[in-house]
Amino acid sequence: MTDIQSVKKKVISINKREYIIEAAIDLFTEKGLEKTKIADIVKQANIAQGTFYLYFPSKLSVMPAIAEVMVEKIHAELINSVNQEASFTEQIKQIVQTIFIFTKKYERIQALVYAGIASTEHLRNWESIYEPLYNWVDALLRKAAQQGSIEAINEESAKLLIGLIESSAEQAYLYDETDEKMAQNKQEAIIPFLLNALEANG
Amino acid sequence: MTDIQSVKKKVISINKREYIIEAAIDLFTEKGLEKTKIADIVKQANIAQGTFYLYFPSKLSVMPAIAEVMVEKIHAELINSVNQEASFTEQIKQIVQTIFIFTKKYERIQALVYAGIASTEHLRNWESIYEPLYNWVDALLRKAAQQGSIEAINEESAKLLIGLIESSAEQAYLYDETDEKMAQNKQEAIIPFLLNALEANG
Amino acid sequence: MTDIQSVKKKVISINKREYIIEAAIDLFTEKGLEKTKIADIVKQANIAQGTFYLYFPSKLSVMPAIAEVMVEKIHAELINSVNQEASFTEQIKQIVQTIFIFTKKYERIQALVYAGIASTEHLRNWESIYEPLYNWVDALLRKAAQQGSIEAINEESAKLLIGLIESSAEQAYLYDETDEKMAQNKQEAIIPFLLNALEANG
Amino acid sequence: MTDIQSVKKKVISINKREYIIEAAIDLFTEKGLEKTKIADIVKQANIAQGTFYLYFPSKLSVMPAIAEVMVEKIHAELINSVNQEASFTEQIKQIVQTIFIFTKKYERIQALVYAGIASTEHLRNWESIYEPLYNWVDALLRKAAQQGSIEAINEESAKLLIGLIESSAEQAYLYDETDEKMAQNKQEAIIPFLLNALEANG
DNA sequence: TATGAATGAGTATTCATTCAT
DNA sequence: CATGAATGAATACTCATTCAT
Repeated sequence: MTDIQSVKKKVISINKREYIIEAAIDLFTEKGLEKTKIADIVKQANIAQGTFYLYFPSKLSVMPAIAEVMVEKIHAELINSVNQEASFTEQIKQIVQTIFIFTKKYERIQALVYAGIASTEHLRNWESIYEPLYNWVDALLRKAAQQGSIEAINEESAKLLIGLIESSAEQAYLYDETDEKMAQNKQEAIIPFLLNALEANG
Repeated sequence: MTDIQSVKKKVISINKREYIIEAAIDLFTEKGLEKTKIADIVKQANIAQGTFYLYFPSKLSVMPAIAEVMVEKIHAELINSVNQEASFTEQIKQIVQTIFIFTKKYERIQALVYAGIASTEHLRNWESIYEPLYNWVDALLRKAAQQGSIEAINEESAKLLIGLIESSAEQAYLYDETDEKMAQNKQEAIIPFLLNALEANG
Repeated sequence: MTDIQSVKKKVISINKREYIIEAAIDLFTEKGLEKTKIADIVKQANIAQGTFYLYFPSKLSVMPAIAEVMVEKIHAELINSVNQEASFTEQIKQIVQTIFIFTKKYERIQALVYAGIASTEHLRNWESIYEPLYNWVDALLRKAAQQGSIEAINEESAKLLIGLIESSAEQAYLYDETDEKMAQNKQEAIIPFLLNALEANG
Repeated sequence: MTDIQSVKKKVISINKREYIIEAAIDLFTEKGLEKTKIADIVKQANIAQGTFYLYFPSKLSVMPAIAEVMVEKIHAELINSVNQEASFTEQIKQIVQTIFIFTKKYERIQALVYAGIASTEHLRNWESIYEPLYNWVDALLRKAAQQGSIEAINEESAKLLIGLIESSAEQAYLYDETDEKMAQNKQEAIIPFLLNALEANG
């Protein structure tokens, strides 16, 4: 086999893997974990039943890949939405808004990832998947601390911040009746709560 | 049928339902959702296979009932652990500790409830299940505000508080490698974060 | 127990039995034999699950009762529709029409009775159920033979006549696409076929 | 995949489907519809449990396929038993006898086909299944009419003829006590009835 | 008679996984 | 690498029947 063919094949394969992940995200979101069959996934991914097993050993083993993709997505959105030159308060607002929008868009996936985790012993490496996101927020906070915009920072701060916003967004979109005005209220309530928590200065 | 007989019957039925829920909590906790068979549940609940279906239409449909029970449990634990006479700071510590302990104890179930919820349309009334818990915290905060222990309170505060602590506890026990020292760190990190957020005084 | 009470009870019971039969006819017709559960029948009949077994030992054992009712119905319709004073040719027309209308009205029941028979060893006494109907037709034919309207009569003639008409009506309503004009054609085709078969004279 | 391979695969699949149908006919005949389990069918067909569902979605859905096969069988038997050179009267006798023998042989299946059909919406195309049989009889009648053996023919005649004989045979074997002498009587009664109906000439 | 909750044996059906092509 | 028909163990679920009230 020539190198070019080899490369082409590799490319094709990567696509298949991605198709599977995308299909799984769609279907898990739509029908839930339990009710999504491998048969559904391969159908949606437009591949053969057996091909699935060339990429993943089981249905749940797709979960870490999904988690990775989700974190990448939100990370990218944050990088894109948060203005590094803006004031810290402004940045927090942007983060909150971005996470709310994201949570709304991918509604159930978040909880589904929990589900996947709960159903398997597979992954405790969850935190390592979240790592880049935490690092990004951590850097943001450290910079703000250096500039005197906030006081108290430690290695948990970033995680608390993310956790707080996500949990509020989930309440807004997953469980409540979710009228948009209420979601807005929740967003607005978080900001001062967070700024206080971080002892932000004007 | 006499009234007494009628009452007795009703009682028996309620018991059966509760037996099922308790059995499901036990088994889901122990073996996970997937590996728990209806056969296991009815055996543990000491009822016939068919009887299960008189109370629940499927395995997943037990989830909302479990969620309710879980909230009742944590509510009870909080009432039991939080000293109404203690200082606000002390109370927050007690709340955090209680939630961490609870999350550790019911590790798996917690995430399974998410799973169950996420896998079904069963409940958007999740918030109504959480209601009593929120109300309890809300009352606590209002009292503290009246006494001048904290400043900023609104109707979201209780939810943010619970959400923050739960999300941190979940990170500690569901995703991380979970050595107990790290969990301790997380608990300690939350306290000042929270107290600041609420603008607690001294 | 007084006589009056006894009578009243008896009346009530007869009603229940009839409710069951009527419910079974409805449901068998609507959903088929296999898919109709005893639970469905008792629900439709507005009686308790256990009560069914006071009247019938099994689902299929309702079949003979249904058959009986159906034969009574068609018998009554024939008595009502056939003019004893009319010419024989006219009478045949009336019989054919009545059976077609009846088959249309009770569409699938006919075939369902077959089904019931096929699924059980219960009843070979089918013929005895049909007996009054056959006798009625037989008498009609004998009278016509006496009057010289037809020639050949034997003890099978009535059965052949009924069987022929029913089979044609079933073709019309059970299996074909069943436009009414075609059904009309079938009816018209039978008359001369039958009259010839019986060697009817003008 | 080469053409030959493709063909082979197709052949294998068709065989499996046919094995299922044959097994179902055998078992339904032997044990009845209710008592025949899918497990029995797959065992007899020598395939795996799951394979059944690749070809049929349920037990009842085999019925139309069985009906088709049954019509093919009776058609084949008629072609085989009726002497094209014999007199029309002789041919009618052969037809009657063949149908009686066939009905006796497949006693149960006959009614089961009704049952299957009646229990489902599967086929209104029953007539199209019967089509080849009707055509064959129709051709026979037309030839007889051309030769002057009978008078009245129209497009319903074949259906009436088949319906009449079948209904009589069913009476003989499905419902009556079925002693063979009585069955013989019924056969003999049909012949002149039919010949008259068709205005057969000596 | 009438009830209807409880039963649990019995079975249809599912679906992850394999493997010959 | 890719396929998808075939597999069959595993299980959810059904439903006729019972029986204490």
